Amino acid sequence: MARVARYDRQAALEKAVVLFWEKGYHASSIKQIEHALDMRPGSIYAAFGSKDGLFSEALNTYAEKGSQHLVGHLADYEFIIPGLQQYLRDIASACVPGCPAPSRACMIVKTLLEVSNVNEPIARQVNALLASIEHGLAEALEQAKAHGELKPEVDCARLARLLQAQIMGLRSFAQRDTSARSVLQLGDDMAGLLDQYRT
Amino acid sequence: MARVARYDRQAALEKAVVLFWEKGYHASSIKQIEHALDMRPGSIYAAFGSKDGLFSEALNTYAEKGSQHLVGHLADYEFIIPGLQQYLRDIASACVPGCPAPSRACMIVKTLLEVSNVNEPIARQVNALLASIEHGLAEALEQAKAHGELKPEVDCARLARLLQAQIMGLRSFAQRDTSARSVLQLGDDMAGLLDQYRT
DNA sequence: GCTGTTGTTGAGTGACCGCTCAAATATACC
DNA sequence: GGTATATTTGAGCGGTCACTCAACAACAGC
Repeated sequence: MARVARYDRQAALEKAVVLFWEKGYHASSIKQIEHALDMRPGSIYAAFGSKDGLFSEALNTYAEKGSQHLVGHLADYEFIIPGLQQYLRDIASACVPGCPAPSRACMIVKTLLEVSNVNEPIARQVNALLASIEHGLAEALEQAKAHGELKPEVDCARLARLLQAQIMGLRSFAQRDTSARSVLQLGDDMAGLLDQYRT
Repeated sequence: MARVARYDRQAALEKAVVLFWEKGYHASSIKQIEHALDMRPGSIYAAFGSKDGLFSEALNTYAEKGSQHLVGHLADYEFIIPGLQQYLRDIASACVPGCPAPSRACMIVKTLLEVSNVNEPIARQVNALLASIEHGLAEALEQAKAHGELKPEVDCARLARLLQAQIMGLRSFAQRDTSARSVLQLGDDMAGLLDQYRT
C-alpha cells in the first residue's frame, strides 16, 4: 500500500452514469468523461481499463440502482399489482419534461438501441440486464398470482414482457418534446391496462 | 445543364437509410457512407451538404415509407380498429429475430434516444415526425369513433399516444435478443389491449 | 470539334478520437 | 528521514473523424 486514490470509485461511476445516460455511448468523449469525473486519462484507464469498461460498469451501476428502486417500491405495498400500477405512474411523474434526470428515457433501452449491431460485448450485457429485469417482473407477477391478485389463466412470463414493453414505451415516449400532461396520462393508461388481468 | 449525375438520389437515400437504421447516427462514418452509397465524399457533400443533411433526408425517407405503409395497410380494412390491431401483429411478425430489416427497432425512436441532448436540429426533426405520426393515429381513431367502432367516452388523442407508446415498446422490445414467440405474443397482447376501447 | 457547365474524384485538411507512458507526486512502512 | 509502492499527471501517440478542393471527366448547346 502507498499513495491512496484521490477519487472514490462508486462516486466516479455515478458521475459516469450521468454523462453516459444523458449523451449516450458514442457522443460521450474521453474529454467529457475526464471533465465529468475530474480524472485524467491515465487514472481513468488505470481504474476502468477502457471507455467500454467504464461504460459497462456505469451501466451496471445504473441497472442496480433501478432494480433496487423497484424492489424498494414494491416493498411499500401489501398488494403487488397496485404497486406495479403505481410504479408506472411514478415513472411517468419522474419522466415529465423538465425533470432533473440526465435523460427521460431509460439508459438501458437507449444503449440497446444505440449499440446493437455495433458493439457486441455491450449489446450482450444490455440483453442480460433486460432479461434479468424481465425475470424479476415475472417473479413479482407469479407472487401476485399466488396471492390471488391475478386471474388464474394469466401467463405471468408473458405479462412480464408486456409490462417491460410498457415501461420501454412509456419512457421512450417521455423522451419526446411533449407536455407533462401527455406523459402523466400515458402512465395512468398503462397502469389501467393491468386491471383486466386482475381478479 | 452538362454532365448528368451518376447516382440516383432516391436510391442513394434508401441505401443511407439501411446504413443509418442499422448502425445509428454516430456509428455510421463517412467512410461507411461512401461505401454504402458507392459515392465519393465530394459527391456526397455536393448532393447532401453534410452528414447531418444526409441523415436528415434519410430519416424523412424512412418516415415517409413507414407512413405510407400504415395508410396503405389501413386502406385494406373496412374497420379501422381491427386494422390497427393487425398492424401491431404485423409489426411483431416483421420484427422477429432474424428478420431481414437493418434493425428491428424503429429508426425514428433509435434516433430520438440517440440524439436528444446531443444534436438539437435532428432532435427537433424527430420530434416533428413523431408528433405527425401521433396526429395521424389520432385522426384514424377519430374516424373509427365516428364509425361507432369505439366507445363514445374514448379520448382519441390520448389513445393515440398510448398506441404510439405501444409501437415504440414493441419494436424496442423486439430489438432484444429474444425469441420469435415472445415478440409475436407481445404483438398479440398489445393488439388485445385495444379491445377494451371498442364498442 | 469546341466551349461552358456540371459532376466526380481522392488526396489531403485540421480536429478530435481513444489511449499510453515516463515522469512527478503522495502516502505507508521502516 | 528514507525507501518502496501506488497513484496522478498531461504531453503526445497513431488513427479516424467530418469535410474540402483543385484537377479531371462527361455531357449539352453551338
